[in-house]
Amino acid sequence: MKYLKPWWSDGGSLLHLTILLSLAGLRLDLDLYLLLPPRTLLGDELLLSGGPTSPAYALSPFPASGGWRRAELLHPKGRERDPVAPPESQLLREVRALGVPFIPCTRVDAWLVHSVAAGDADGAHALLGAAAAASSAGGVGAGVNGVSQAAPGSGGNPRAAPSSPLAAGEEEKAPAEPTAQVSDAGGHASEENEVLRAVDHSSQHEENEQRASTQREKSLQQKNEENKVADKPAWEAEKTSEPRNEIHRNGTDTVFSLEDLFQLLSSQPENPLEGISLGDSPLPGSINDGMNSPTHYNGNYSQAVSHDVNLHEAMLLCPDNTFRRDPLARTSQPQELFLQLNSPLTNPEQTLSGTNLTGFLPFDNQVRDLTNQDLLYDLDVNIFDEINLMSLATEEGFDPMEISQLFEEPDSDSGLSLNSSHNSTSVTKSNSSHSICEGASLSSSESLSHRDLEGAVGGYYPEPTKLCHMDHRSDSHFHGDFAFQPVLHNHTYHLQPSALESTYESFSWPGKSQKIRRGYLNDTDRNLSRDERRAKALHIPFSVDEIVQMPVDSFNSMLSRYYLTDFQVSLIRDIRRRGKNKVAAQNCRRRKLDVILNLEDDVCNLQAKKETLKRERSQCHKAINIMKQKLHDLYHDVFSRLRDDEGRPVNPNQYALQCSRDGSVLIVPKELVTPGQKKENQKGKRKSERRN
DNA sequence: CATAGTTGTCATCTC
DNA sequence: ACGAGATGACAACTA
Repeated sequence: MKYLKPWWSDGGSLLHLTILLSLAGLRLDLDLYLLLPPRTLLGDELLLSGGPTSPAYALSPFPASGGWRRAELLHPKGRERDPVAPPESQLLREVRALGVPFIPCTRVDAWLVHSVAAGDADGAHALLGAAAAASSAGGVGAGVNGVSQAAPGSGGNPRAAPSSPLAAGEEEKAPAEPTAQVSDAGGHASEENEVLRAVDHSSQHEENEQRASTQREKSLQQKNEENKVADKPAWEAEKTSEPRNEIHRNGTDTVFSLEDLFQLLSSQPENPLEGISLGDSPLPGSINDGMNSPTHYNGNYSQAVSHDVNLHEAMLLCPDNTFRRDPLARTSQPQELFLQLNSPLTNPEQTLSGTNLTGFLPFDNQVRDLTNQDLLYDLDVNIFDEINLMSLATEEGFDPMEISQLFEEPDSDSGLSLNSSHNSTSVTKSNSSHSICEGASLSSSESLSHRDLEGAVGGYYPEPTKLCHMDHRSDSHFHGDFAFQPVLHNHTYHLQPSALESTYESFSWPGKSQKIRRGYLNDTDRNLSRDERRAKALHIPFSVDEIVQMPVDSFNSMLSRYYLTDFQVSLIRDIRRRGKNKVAAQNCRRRKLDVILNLEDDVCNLQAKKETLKRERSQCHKAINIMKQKLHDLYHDVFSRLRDDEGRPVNPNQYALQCSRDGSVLIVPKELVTPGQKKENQKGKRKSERRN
């Protein structure tokens, strides 16, 4: 697993690089935070998110001293956030729910590197280095500047401290905050750590913190000693023989507390970059070691970052751990790579040597919170492309400079539209893409419809990379036209891990059980339909519903209007076809059911009618029988009154009554009555009866 | 575990 | 000829 992505805090001033390492079973989270000038802080709270396996932290400025005084473990599960809601917003809510007093930190100008090793019980947090820089045109606002009680040696104005932050490192390490219980557990903080202790500014608290810090330092040193003798991965063991000038290495076997970091933050002078050096840093021992030695932080963070990225490569691409970086190359490109990673500014001094990072991020107001989990989902695929390029280009002979050049090329043929040269804010180019584009997406949110932003498959926002793909056409286009065009992405998307996963499950397991496939899906994807996952995998910026329900004309125009790969077009058409067919099948079944129901109704109606007819027939039969009986009775009554010439009764068995046409009634022997005559007699009877 | 119902999908047909 | 809809058949899933 690897990712490298900037992360913007709620205030938009916290640039976050998160690099997750997983090498030889050791999982290392390297979180690089860049705290930006005050004006970039839109919010009053500043949070540091932990890595995917590490808890989240909150930074609270110490108003009395003007420095960072607290590193709070917010919640061990702080990263388990609503994947939809802005992660840090939820973090803020958690913080508020916990009642942690957050002090507005609007005067922060510092940057720090926080390396957290986590992932197993032995994981160690490493505080690699930090420095606070002044803001407000190089100065520090009243919120965080001033004498930091944590760094009493820094004097009344830590910003007035030596230009090198290491000068502060020479000073006695500030007493640690006892509330900072974040590091020594390797991210596995105890439950009691979930509840943050409120910021305590009392001197008694300071003393307690100092004592706790001292004890912790001792324990850390002891632990580091143990770690040194412990078995290490081959890559790490090999590095152990190298000069200990690499953040990541330090991060793996060093335990630091965040409060140490904040002590450092509070005590560091203006230019953190100058002071921060990891070269020959005895970080494994304690941050104090590094602080006490001006040379301990002579390295640079960029190196650390690049190193971590390289480690990713080593892990992902060289599982046998045969991948080794050239330490010389590693050390020979100190801050250049940092520039490449952290800013494409053409003027390195503007970003590094200058203490004021204001303007470092022109889109500082265009922020979007991303958690590390988001990184897993939303990681700019360019990162992987870049890293893949790195790996392809380097193999055994990894050259960071070459890689950095890859990052530098905005119009690389690698398909990466890094666009870093067009923007002054980026960490890596891919990161810059994310940063800028995310910011742009937010800044353009008013112009963008929700449909565009949220209607996409899987609730994805338009991929920032896509925006940047568009961006490299022209900045004006990016800043201007973007707001008026719902989607101006380059939809030549690349697959990212989740995408690859989804794609794999979508296209490689056509006959597999969905249960099996879903086993590879996360909770979010699990709720998505297959097409939604597919669309998500290919970063198709249209929702499945849109694709399916869109009118034909709109659909065709959409396909022609946007630059889509054949794969995407094919998928979109398949999605539409399947969606249409699904609806058609549903309608068909509905109609079939309707037909069945109608037929059933007809059957019922016919059966009822049949019963009615049966009853009518029965009634008719009864009436007929009654009539017959009456006729029979009348017949015999008539014969009983008839007499022959001799006055004897007439036998009705021998004679029959016959009506003539003139109405007269004759008594005729039955043998003389022909059938025809009988009928005529019957007719005559009727006529006579009518006459009568 | 068996079974029936539901749903999605594909192939094919019809309009 | 082409596309959209309709429908039978099948498989996967679910209760």
